[in-house]
Amino acid sequence: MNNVNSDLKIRGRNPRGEGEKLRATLLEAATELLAESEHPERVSVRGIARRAGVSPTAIYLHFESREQLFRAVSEECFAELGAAMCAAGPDAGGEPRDQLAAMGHAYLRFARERPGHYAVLFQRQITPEADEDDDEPKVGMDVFESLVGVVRRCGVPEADAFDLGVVLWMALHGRAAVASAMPGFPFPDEDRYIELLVDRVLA
Amino acid sequence: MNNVNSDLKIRGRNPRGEGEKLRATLLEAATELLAESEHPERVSVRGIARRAGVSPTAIYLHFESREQLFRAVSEECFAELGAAMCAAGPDAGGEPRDQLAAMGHAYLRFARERPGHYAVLFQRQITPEADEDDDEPKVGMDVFESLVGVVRRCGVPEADAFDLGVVLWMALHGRAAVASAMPGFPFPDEDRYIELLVDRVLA
DNA sequence: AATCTGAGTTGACATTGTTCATTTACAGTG
DNA sequence: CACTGTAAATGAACAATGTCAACTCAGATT
Repeated sequence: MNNVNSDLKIRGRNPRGEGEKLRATLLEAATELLAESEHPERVSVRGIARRAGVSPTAIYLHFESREQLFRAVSEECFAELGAAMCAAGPDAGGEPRDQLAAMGHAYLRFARERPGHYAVLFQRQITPEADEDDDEPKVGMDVFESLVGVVRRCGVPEADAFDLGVVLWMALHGRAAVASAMPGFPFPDEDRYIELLVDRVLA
Repeated sequence: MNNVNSDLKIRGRNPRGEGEKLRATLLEAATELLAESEHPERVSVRGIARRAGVSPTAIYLHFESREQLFRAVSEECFAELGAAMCAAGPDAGGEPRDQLAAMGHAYLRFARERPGHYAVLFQRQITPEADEDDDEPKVGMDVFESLVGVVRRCGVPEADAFDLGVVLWMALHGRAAVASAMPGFPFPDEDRYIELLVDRVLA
């Protein structure tokens, strides 16, 4: 069932000044492997290097550690998830309530169709440090903001919008995570789940 | 910060017929280490053996693999979580609505105070196989049942009780998981979160 | 031509999960 | 008591992992 060893790309050294290209190549390789394995902890530094056609240690020219490499992948994935959700919701127009449901579906679909990517999003200590540097918009925060925006447009009291956004998000994440950890759990249908969730949360 | 090597218990071989005792000792050692590290993936078979005062291979007399050992720990933890929730909720009496809130708090407290144990609960593929053997009550299912029971007693339509129980549980798990993965996230206060959650979910 | 430096590699180390062959020590029999 | 079957556990070894320090190698700069 495992790849035998066909996963190495022939690649020469990058010309001067373009060393950063390897960084992108590595991210791509890591992303591919995560997409294939759905078990992030089983994706190895050496496997990524092999896939990228480069020696394992080359990774350490661009990332401090395996963990930081995964963090970088996770940021990319978060951006993608956000894009998918925004495309389904705010950017698609329609009733705010329907936008909310569509965003929920997009979220669960992402988690279902790309479990490896989704899992990497919520490994421990994802937040870079969560300290004072407020300048960087904290990847993933903006898509959350936009969710809260839609909640707001649904007409909930201003004071509750943020907190209800959190509840919504957490209920989505909870379902996605448990669905992947306990495949046998008798979840209600995805449509039903989201309908119920949106209905209840929006008073 | 790491233990130097003071973690080995002197222990002689078990008398005949009582070999099963090591199984318990191993579970205990694993549980302790998980409690200390809060990163399940960094708790090693060899570390557990060292803590139990036994050779690494002895583990394989009682568990098929590291994964199965962890699964066993996870089942114990699930039972404890269930006990904590039931003690706070149904067994404590009072208004069903308050019971629900108390169960929620118990859940979040467990996750907060014992992150290592909580994390091991929701690693991938926890469910033994999720196949036809319906006889075993699927650890963790019973505590979920009791949550649904309380929801039912809150007077929600019979047809919705189960599904709303799921929503509640998922919102709890979502918050617990994200709180641990993204310590910086600006969650609403725990009381506020649960109050909001219970209020909304119970129509 | 000599040097510097960016881009990568080699080889090694300490750990890890796991297997197989082996040893130890207890309990019952002769 | 000595003997033996076997439960309980060990030790050596394997392949794989993350990471580090020292090295190569080619293109740019002087």
